[in-house]
Amino acid sequence: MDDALRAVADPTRRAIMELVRDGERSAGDIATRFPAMSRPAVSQHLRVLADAGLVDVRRDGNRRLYALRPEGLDDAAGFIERMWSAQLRRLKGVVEADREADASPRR
Amino acid sequence: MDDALRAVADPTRRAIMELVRDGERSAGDIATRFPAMSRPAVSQHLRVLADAGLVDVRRDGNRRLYALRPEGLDDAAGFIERMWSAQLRRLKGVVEADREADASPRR
DNA sequence: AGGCTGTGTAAGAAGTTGCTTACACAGCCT
DNA sequence: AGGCTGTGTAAGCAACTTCTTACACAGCCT
Repeated sequence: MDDALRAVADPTRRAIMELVRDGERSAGDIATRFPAMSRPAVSQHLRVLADAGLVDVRRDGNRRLYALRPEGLDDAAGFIERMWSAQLRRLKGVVEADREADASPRR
Repeated sequence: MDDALRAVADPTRRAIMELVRDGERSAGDIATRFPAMSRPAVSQHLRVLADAGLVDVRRDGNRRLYALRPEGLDDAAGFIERMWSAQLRRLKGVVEADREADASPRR
């Protein structure tokens, strides 16, 4: 989880993920979408994403094709869900207390 | 989103979030759970979390009580969901193509 | 008032990240 | 074979993080 969350913390990397979200893209193609940044910088981001398991890489002759690998986000999603779960439990408790309050004191 | 994701990228901060997940805790109480780290370090993490909107702070006399604020994770959750959505669309396409393949060529 | 308790802030050191330029090198094409 | 194309890696630098210690200061208690 740690690697994935650290990887996703960077806005450029998130942008790359959005780019390869709906299909493979070559490294060069991706790099051209970041005209403000050098190509090696993008390449390094791609490596971080691959190491974190957030993208898949495939060699195709000369090129390397990257594609999103959303399962890499599972642990992160689990964390977020865990954070919500307690809140929901509490909310549920409030609702039930409220229901009781509605039901009983009416005498 | 950026602040929240950056904040969550740190394992100590995630641990703090888990700590305050099911109820308020004072800064000092939280700090004692990290014996390997100085109290100011924890205080700084708490500030990052508060700035990112991931925890609520409330003063109670001397102390400050922190509680989880899971809505702070909404944008992050949205991002993860967005990453999955394309994959699911694709999967859906596959399933439908498969169903057609099952239905038609049978003559 | 004066001292303790609880907590944040300041300053600075050490490590990490994110970039850049320069280089390496595999694969395609003629 | 030789050159172009596509891409990763190395080295180094500036900026940012994450600690630590030292300090500040409000609120409680006697």
